[in-house]
Amino acid sequence: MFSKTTEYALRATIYIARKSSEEHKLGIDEIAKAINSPKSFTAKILQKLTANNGIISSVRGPGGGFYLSSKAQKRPVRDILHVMEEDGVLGKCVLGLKKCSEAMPCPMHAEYKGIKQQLIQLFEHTTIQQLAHDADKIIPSNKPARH
Amino acid sequence: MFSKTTEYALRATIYIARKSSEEHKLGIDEIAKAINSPKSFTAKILQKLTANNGIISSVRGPGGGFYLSSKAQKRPVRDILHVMEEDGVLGKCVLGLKKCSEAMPCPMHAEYKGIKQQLIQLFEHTTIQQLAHDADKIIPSNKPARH
DNA sequence: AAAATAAAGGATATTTTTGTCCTTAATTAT
DNA sequence: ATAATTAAGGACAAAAATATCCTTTATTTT
Repeated sequence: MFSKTTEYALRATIYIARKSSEEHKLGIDEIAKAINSPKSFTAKILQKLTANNGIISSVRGPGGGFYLSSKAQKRPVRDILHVMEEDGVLGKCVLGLKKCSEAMPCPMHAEYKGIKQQLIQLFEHTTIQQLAHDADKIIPSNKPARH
Repeated sequence: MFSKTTEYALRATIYIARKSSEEHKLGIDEIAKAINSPKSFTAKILQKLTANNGIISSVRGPGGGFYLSSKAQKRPVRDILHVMEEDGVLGKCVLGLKKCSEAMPCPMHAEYKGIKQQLIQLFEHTTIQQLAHDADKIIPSNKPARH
C-alpha cells in the first residue's frame, strides 16, 4: 500500500509517540532498532517529519533526540502521509487512471468506492495518540506514568 | 496501491475482456494506446499474463493478437494480481511489519482489519467479466453482439 | 517458397526508491 | 574554552521499477 519510506515514517512516529516526552527524548539509534529500519535512512525520514515545525520535534546535543509534543500527538495519522507526500494513494484510482470520478469512472470505481472512503476516513479520524495508546494496551511501553 | 506494472496488467486485461473474442483478437498497438501505457512495457506484461496457459490467450502472425477465453473471463480479478506477484499487498500489514497478526498486532491492525478483509473479498469475488460488463454499461465497447 | 505480420524474448537504458557514509551545526557537560 | 554528544545535511551507492530497442519465432498470405 505505502512505500517503505512511509512505512518507516509511520512506525517511527508511533514509536516516538509511545516512548517519548519532552523530558525523555529518543535517539535515532534506539528508534531505528525498535522499528527495524535502516538507521541513516530513518534519520532522513525523521528530518523530513521534523522540518518547519512538523510533526516530530527534535533537539541536538547531549540529552537531545526526538519527541512528540502533546499537540502533535493529537494530529491525524494522515498528516504523516501528507508530509511524506503519499496521502495521494488514499484517494487514487485502483487502476491508476488520472481521470477517474463519478462522471468518468474506471471499471472498478463502483466496487472500490466504499473501501476508498473508509481508508480516507481511517487515516483522517485516527490520531497518532490513539494508535500509540492502542499499542500500549497490548505491549506496555516503558514510558513513565505522569502524576 | 499497486505498482504501475500491475495497474497496466489490470487495465489491459479488462480492455481485452471488453473488446476481444477468439474471432476478434487485439494487437499490442491498440491495447497500449487504449489503456495509455508504454507499448513495449505492456507487451512484457501481456507476455507474463499469457505464459503457461495464463489468463490471456495469444496467437502470433497475421490476424493474431490477444484475447480472453470465456473461461478466463470468469476468473477473479485477484488472479491477475497473483500472476503479477502482487496479491500480497492485499493482506499486507499497513505498517509493513512482517509479523502482524491477531496475536501480534501492529498499532493499526484493529483499525485496518475490516478494510483489509473487504479488499481481499473485492478482488476475490469480482470477476474480470463483471468489470468488463460494468465498463460497457457506461462506455459501450465496439464488441459485436453475439446472436 | 517468400514475404508479411504479430507476439516472444533478450539485452540494455533510464528513473525512482532505498540505503550508506561522511561532514557540519547545535547543544551540553567538563 | 574544549570535548563530547546528537541531529542536520550533502554526496554518493546500490537496488528495484519502469521503459526502450532489437532479434527471433510462429503463423498466415501471396
